[in-house]
Amino acid sequence: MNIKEVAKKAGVSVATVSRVLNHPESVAPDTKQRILDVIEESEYTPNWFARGLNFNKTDTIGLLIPNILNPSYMEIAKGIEDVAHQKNYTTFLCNAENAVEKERRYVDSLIKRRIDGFILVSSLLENEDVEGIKKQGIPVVLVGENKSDIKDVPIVRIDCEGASYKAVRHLINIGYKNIAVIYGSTPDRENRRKIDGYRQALAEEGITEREEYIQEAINTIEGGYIAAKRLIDLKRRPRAIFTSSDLLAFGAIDAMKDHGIKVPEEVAFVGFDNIRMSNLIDPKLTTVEKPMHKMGVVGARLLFDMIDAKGEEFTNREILLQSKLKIRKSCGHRERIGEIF
Amino acid sequence: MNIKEVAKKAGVSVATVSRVLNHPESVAPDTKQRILDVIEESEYTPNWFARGLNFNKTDTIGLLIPNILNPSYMEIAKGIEDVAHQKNYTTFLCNAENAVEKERRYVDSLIKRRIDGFILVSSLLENEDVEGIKKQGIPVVLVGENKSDIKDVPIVRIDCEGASYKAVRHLINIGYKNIAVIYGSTPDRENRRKIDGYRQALAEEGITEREEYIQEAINTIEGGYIAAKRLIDLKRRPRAIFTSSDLLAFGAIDAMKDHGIKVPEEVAFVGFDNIRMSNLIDPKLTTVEKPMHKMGVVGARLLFDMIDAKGEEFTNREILLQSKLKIRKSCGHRERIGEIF
DNA sequence: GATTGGAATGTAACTGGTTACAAATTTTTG
DNA sequence: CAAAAATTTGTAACCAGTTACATTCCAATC
Repeated sequence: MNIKEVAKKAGVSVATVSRVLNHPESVAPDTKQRILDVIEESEYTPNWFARGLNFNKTDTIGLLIPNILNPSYMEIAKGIEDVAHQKNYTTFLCNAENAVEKERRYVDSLIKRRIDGFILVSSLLENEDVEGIKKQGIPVVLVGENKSDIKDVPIVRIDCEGASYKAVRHLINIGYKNIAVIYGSTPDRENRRKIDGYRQALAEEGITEREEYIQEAINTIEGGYIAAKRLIDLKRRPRAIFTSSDLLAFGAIDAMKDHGIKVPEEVAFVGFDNIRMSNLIDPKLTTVEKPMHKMGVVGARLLFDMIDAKGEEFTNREILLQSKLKIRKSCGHRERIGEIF
Repeated sequence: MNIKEVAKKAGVSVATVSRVLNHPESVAPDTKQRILDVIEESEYTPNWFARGLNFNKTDTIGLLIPNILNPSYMEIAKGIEDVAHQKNYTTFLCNAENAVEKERRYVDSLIKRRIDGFILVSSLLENEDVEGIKKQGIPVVLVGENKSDIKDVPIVRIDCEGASYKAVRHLINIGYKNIAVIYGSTPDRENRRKIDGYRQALAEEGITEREEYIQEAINTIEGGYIAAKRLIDLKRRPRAIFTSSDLLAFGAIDAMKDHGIKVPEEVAFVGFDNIRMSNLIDPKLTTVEKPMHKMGVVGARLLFDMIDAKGEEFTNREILLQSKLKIRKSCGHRERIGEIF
């Protein structure tokens, strides 16, 4: 069933049918009704390709996510989708599986499909990859920290440095001094910022940092477990551990339990992410609550501004979102400042 | 940059350029090379719409998921995507948010976009909705239990009844008798099957079931917490609880802890799903491990068989996948049969 | 009654490709 | 060397819409 058949059935030309669909005000009321009846009856849907060929627009945006099994990322996705849905756009959600090659493959595939805009979440892409997208005239927004330095593209991200500073500062405030950090190895920038925040908090108190207290780990539960074991084996064991993710904290806490070390009595913990489970493990985890959904919403709004405004300039925008420290049991309650652990 | 410009630059007709892209063997080697060079240099990508207009094929499948924040569903999605990727297809992942209207909206949107096939995961759609998809000539596969009885559509699902039977059977085997069940309220069929499995196991041992031991709950951690409180308040408190999801178990275990009831010493638990966290909470949760990824893979393979075979008949196929019981600490170790709790 | 203007509709060019068929060129064969 | 066959390339119709421009029709104005 195509427009010609509809036109024939209604006894009009294809132009009139097309007009009913695109500029209904320019068609006489009775003609319009007759055509709408035929359309209804014959269940006609305009061919997507023919339409696209004329408008060169898909009402679709592409969304690259590092890992769809990670609910934190999916919260961003949901924020983006909420906005897209409102705007009557559809979202192409792609699972990059933390692999640049997969990201590149998806980017090519999405450009081919003529999507109207790109949102890259915590991307591993290089500057030149993103250049390639922009050269096609497709607006791009970065959400979350990305691996490389990407020029002239707006970005929405969390103030990780500030959040880490606040987290470690909290540990210091309640009396801890020997504070270690376990940080995930990708993407680098984000973790560097977290370490910076950690260092800044220590430095501010004149606490000299110890290299063996700064442990890199694969960002998984297992990674946290392994890194924690290294900390356990130290002569001078830390009394508090800040981890760059909740997953790492879970693994690390698990390691403590396996070695008979009590949390938070012997080692305090502060995580990062506030994933659902952090409120359910024993002890409940003090952690940084990130505004993931909001990040998606803000990123999507920015993208649609770019799509609507066409040629206009948003390139150097950088939006920093603040996060809150969610205080629970894992960091103990030792409020007496001055007592040194 | 379109095919005409490429043709002009290479000094050939558009037909030859098109052939280089679609039937390269039919073009003379040196002409082909010249054209490929021009394509490379000018970064030409064939227009997706024009191409689609001819082939009427998008190499895209649509995937409806009830909730993208639930990693179990995302494992199915990943299984599907793995297969699709291999086949050089792209996947449209849609988040239905457990709402029929949203599902319907996505179905319309995807049909409009001329996707080549549909996979509905735990769908809420009615039979007539699916009829509508089939009438458009688009192959459909159901993955996981769906709400209504949908006729003449192949389905891949887990043998929930068998799995629940095995789970409760295990509790009975290690000596429990007062066994309650907390089940989530959607989608109904799946939970009915789980209850059936539970009942079957009890009946087989001649244990009379008590209505107050069968608790419905919203399938969330909070829902489990609330349902567990109802069980705690009973005169005759159950000694073991089987939950239709791990989330429910987490909430229920949390409730126990809050009321000073020890798990598994006073109440044993068996969950369902084996989500990542079930191995990390205290005590580690005994649970049913579902082959989610496999379900996706099998469903996708089935869909591609249908796409490739076109008119052929797969309609009445029903594939049942078996799951395993993952035994951990939450159900205790009381092996002496005969000791009645 | 002729002229003008506006609304409704139709004709045909255009979007950017694919491909059947025709034509030109090259290679093989008698 | 011509004829036949095979290879390579071009012409133009086609996919299913949109829309600029042309045309028709009818009422309002002079």
